[in-house]
Amino acid sequence: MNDVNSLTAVRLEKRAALEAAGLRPYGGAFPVSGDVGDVRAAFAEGKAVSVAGRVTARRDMGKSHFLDVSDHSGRLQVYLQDKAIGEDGIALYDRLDIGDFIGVEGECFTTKTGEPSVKATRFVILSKSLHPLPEKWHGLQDIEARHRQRYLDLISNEHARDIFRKRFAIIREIRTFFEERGFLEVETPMMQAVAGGAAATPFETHHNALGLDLYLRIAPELYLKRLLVGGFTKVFELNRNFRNEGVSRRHNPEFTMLEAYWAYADFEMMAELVEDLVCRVAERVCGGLKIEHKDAEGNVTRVINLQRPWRRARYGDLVEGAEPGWFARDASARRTRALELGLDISHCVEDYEVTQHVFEKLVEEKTVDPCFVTHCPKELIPLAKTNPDDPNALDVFELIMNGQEIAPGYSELNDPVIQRARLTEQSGGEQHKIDEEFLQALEYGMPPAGGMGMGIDRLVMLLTGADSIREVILFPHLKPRADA
RNA sequence: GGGUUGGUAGCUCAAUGGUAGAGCAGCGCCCUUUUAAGGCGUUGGUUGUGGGUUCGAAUCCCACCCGACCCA
Repeated sequence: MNDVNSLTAVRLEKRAALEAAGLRPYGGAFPVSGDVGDVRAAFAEGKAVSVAGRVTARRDMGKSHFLDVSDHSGRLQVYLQDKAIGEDGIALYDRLDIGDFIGVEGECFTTKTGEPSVKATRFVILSKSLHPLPEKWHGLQDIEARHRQRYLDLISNEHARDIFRKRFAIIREIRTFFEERGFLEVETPMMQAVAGGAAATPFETHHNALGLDLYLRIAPELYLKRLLVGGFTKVFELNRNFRNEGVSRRHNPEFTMLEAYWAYADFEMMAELVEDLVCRVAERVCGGLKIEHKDAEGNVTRVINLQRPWRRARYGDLVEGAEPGWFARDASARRTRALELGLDISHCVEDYEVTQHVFEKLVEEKTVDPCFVTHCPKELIPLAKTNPDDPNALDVFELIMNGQEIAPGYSELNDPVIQRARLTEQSGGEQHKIDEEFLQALEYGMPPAGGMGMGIDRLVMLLTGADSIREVILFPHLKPRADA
């Protein structure tokens, strides 16, 4: 312990005093009637209960004492009377601090102010806290501390608890949804010899015994398709991907991705599936299809309407709608116009990249309600089928909403000859970036299939109104502190 | 990576070049139904780190560390 200040020193002394008095400061098993919220919900005057939790407030009135005992599920008041808890109880109470875990046995009663309480007949300490908790009224405000010490955030900020409860409820609903439709949840390698399935910089690692460089996966796609080759018809994977890129409000190096593949389906069936999925999750977890985002003062800043049917629009029409005459210009006129619009296209080399920039800034970022964008340019996506009627377009959708890309879906490319040509083109001559074993699998024959992916962190942001990905990841990546 | 901005007591925040403060928490005392309980008293600081300017720096300048926002 490198930050023994006077507050910690006082608590260490109390810890030692409890031990000296034979009161084990770190306790043992303590059977409870339920979590604090359960006990509160099942409150009945005079009922005997047993409850445990962290002391989050204390109010002394001479020889009677009120404690708030809390856990994730809520808060319950405990009433201690010196004459009822005995000498051991008084000795313990004198050395009790806010932050300690205690266990209480007693009976339910209501105070004259109407507060449901437990009048203790016995109380014990279960864990001595050596640090003071964040301030009781304002909670923990410092964003850096909230992320580095998430446990303190969870103790003191109900809003943080609520976001993570929703996050894991959303994930549970997604699993239920797919299982009900006959999809098999599978696990495929996180460490891959070739990091395929997306265009992103991977993390590198090394297997000592095999003398083999490996990459953390940037996507599970190429392995899930091998499973379609192997005869599975509906599979999904819901787990972590890793991308060695910058961190931002929307990016964390590790993030949670859903991918699902459905044999004999196509991108339009996948779009229906995504609509079903998101609406179901919203109804079950958020209580409806209108999602309100609020600022710190509680004012509604944005409403996302998930009412079906969701809009479907062609990529080209959306660009043209945002910037009329766009496609009538030639490539150099498009660059000029993009600059006039105030867009920074200095990193855009190809013409389609300039158009994509216009799409992102003028369409995607302004789209709040869900919209399936179809007929996307083929340069953007090497793993999807081209449209049989329009060789320049792909049978894909990009679902955009809340100003972000949330989920792509494809009619998966299953022609091994075309797939090899596309991947070769995309690799820019770097042959080692091509997953030959995936191509070999395709050559055995993969059924036509629809596929989809969804960034779960972004979905959770959308459904909870969080404005940063760090608010929906329990332990987001931060640089280590030298003095920590 | 660039621009803007922030880091002060355990926590929440003041202090714009002139003695570093308040509330909560803590410590001591009073109080047997309180709700941010109350009353009286009181402790607590390497102002992110390191340099510089100045009679004097939390405050101005430079570098670095760690965040936040915007851009890439």
